[in-house]
Amino acid sequence: MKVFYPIWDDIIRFVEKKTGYTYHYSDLTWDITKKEYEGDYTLVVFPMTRIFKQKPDEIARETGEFLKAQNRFISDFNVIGGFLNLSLEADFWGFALQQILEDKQYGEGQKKGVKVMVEFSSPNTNKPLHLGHIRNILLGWSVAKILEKAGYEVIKTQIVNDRGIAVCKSMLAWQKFGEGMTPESSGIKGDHLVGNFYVTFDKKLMEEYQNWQLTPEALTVYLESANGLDESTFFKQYKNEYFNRFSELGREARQMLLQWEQSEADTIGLWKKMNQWVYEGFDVTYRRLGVHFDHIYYESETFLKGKDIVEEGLQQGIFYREPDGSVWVDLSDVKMDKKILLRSDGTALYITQDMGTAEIRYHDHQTTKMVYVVGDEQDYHFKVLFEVMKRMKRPYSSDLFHLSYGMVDLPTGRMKSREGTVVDADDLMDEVFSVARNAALERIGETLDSTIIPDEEINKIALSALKFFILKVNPQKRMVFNPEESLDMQGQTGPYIQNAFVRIRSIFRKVGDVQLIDQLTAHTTVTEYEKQLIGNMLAFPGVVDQAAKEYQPSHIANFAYELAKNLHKFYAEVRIIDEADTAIKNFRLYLLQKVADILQECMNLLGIEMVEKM
RNA sequence: GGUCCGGUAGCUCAGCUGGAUAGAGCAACAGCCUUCUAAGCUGUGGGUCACAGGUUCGAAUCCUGUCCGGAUCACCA
Repeated sequence: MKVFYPIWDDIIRFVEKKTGYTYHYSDLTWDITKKEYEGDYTLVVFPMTRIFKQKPDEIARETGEFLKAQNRFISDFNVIGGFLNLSLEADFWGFALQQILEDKQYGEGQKKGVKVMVEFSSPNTNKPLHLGHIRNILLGWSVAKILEKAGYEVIKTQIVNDRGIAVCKSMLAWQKFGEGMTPESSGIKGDHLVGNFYVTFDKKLMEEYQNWQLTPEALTVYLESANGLDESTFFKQYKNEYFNRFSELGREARQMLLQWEQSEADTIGLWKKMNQWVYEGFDVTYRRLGVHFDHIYYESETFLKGKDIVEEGLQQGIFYREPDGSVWVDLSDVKMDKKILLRSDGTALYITQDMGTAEIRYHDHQTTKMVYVVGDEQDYHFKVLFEVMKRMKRPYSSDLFHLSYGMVDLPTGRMKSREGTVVDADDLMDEVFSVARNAALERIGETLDSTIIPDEEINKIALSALKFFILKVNPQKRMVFNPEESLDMQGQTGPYIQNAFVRIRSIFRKVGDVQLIDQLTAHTTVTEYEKQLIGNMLAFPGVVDQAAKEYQPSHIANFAYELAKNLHKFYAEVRIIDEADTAIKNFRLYLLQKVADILQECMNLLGIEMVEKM
């Protein structure tokens, strides 16, 4: 808001002169004047009453008089209650626009000289990506972009959970029932194929379990430990226990995990083969979403590293060992519990691994700042992790942030894999595409073919609807995703913003390039619509800054919508190409040019591409 | 039960470092395309900001309590 500094400086000067207090910019409360009142910007003087020891309207009047006399941009003022409404000189808007145009890096933050690592997506290799991952991925990507814009150097990463019992289940099911099936032979995308075998495993396990329930062994177990529960309830709860104690499939899966940990060649071979299928599948999904990563970490490579830190913490007396050999940290002095960090058999846990991963990342990239995009069900986990790293006095421990986000619900409630209500990422993108294509058909008529709007462009429109719908919501909140209603292309949506951009581009296709004139301030009959747009653009750097500080893409999304809305209003009411007055026409063209730039930049920060036509 | 998060229009959401009469979109209804792309614009109706106290000149916003929804409190991840 560089252009306002002269005005603020004068206010600060006035405060000092009247009261002797030294004010700072941040002490001033000000806002855009509400439509109902006369003026452009409003200073709220209530906070100043304490040091002025005068009535609010007196302070406002005196400040107004001072500004009007001293500052060349203040043309007039009025006072209502404790609000000082300032009207700006007509040439202020040209001046402001000029400032914005001349700043080639407008909206960009000062280089911070700090590297930040943003972790997002972080899938398991036994299932394809779903709607929940999409929220995660979009948030992560966007936050990374925003942080870059704000002046950080960003490294985008994911940690892939490529090991463990779940992965072995898919492998085992493929081995037993797959009959050598591959993505090529079946025509099924690799991640889906592996996911199918995960489901197969569970199905076979259930069959086995149900048969077992009829055996005398099951009856004995039931009689011994049912505690008065009826049979069906008991066996529902007993499934896990059954898997660990009686199941043949369970035994085989654990056996496979053991072989994997012992690096048994055949098992490793199968594991590599199937994981490769999954990665190829993920790549397709990521590419379609328009995201990529700078460095991918695999749990199979990092899960043991945390043990060293545990050992170090033990030696320093920060952790303690129980008689059974397990290692704990006591966080009760900061209102958390005792937390186990290492199993009694010495094997690593989730948190052990996360400690190790953080350490490895720091050594790889010297990032002193890390952002973890992970669902809010893990809030406690990260509180503990961050506290532990702090006690270990890690150089990066003061700047760890868990970007926690709420679940994505369906209108029918939570997505449940057992009930088959999980919305698959690839299916969802197919669906948005067809909605966007139908909308385009309806709009343009039956003549639509790929020469008018290529599928690639339709896809950009489709993705913009999906991405904007998800990113406009505050991450902290759970959100409801209605597959039909959420794919709207009208109103507060991505395509609405693309459309604003398209309209500007269309104008420039007609007028060609504009030659820069340096008399923007000569245009003094600026309309309300133009003031709105310039006012929006003046706020842009602050919005980027806030979005970066709060890790909230929703601020960018809402800002972009406001700007697009004001553009549409402007477009409906004001002529551009056939404006006779060249100064006015040029002014409007410059304005539009910059609006288009900023709209595009905002969408870029959200991971959304613009289209030229729609 | 302890801790954390959420509760704003019929629906989906802004606004939350306290500021004027709480905003958008969708849905409903009524207008606007011989003029730069109508995926647009204009208008109408729609609210005890979950509830009750408190702090303040001023509270959707801050504090306390209650209710509702969710998460978490595993030698799971």
